[in-house]
Amino acid sequence: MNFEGEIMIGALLGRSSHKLRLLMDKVFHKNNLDVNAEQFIFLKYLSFNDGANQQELSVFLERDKTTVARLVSRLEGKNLILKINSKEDKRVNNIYLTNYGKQLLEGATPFIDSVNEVLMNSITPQEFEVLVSAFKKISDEIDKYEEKL
Amino acid sequence: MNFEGEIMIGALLGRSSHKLRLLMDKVFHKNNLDVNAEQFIFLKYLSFNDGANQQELSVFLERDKTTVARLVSRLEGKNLILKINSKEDKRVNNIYLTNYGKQLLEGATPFIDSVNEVLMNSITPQEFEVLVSAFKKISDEIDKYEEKL
DNA sequence: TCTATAAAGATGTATGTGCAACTAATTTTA
DNA sequence: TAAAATTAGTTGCACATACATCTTTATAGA
Repeated sequence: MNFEGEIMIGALLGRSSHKLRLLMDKVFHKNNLDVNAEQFIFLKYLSFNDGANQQELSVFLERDKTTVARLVSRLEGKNLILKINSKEDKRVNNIYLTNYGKQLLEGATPFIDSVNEVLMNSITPQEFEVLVSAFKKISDEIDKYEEKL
Repeated sequence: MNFEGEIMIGALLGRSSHKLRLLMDKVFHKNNLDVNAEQFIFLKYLSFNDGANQQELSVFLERDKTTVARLVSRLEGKNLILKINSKEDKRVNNIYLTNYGKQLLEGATPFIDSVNEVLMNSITPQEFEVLVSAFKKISDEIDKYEEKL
């Protein structure tokens, strides 16, 4: 957003992020993959951390635990994951990929890798370095601001 | 997201963007401003383009026209805007800020300016330049990718 | 050990979001 | 000018999202 010459950094961030999410959703849809961006990232994380609980997923995905709980319900309903109540701590649910989930992930991953590769190739390594460090600074600044509230 | 050393640019974008939106929402909430980030940006745009129609808002906000239609309904319900069917083209609704809407915007703007200022001060002007140009490249690349689908 | 606190999830409610399909109105074109 | 195509907006539907609040279970402290 640019009002009276002033550029709002949040608008820049929001737009690119939103556009990319839509692109991912479209890529999945066009290739008949019954999954969306959020679900893909969720499953992808699980593939590296099978058995993670909802709390861990909430922290990783940076989403409220209620959002995760509902995502779990939907993915469970699609038979992509299994939710198993822990024997050690009955409060905890451990989440596991089903074979079907693994299969879907395998099919979907190349498309997302392709998108990521194209984006990475659109900027220079130097620009990427700046992006990463700037994102970190901005993120830290948001955390600090939040603490002061 | 960082899986096996590979950094996904989309995850970087998504996280910062999401965090910032949450921060804005919290800032509004803590200051008893009955508005959220989306609504604020909508109203802010209107303040510079009073009488804009939903199509224009949809393009500017980069949101589906259904999203805009529902946002209009909610803001109208809160008496922040007026929706007036155009006499020239009966398909069109022109959207106007009410006095109450202007008032709310005036109260909320300083808080968002403050957030924006803090973020801008957290990175150097050079970094900001790189951010802007990299966002542009990424955004263009997404458009190109979408065309190929 | 009992109680107070904390932690993990689930539920109610409200908003944001997009796609598909629809209606109504306008414009283009044959 | 009448039919076809386009445009603006709405509605049905599904999913994403968070906050407040609640229940259940576990842990810490008196």
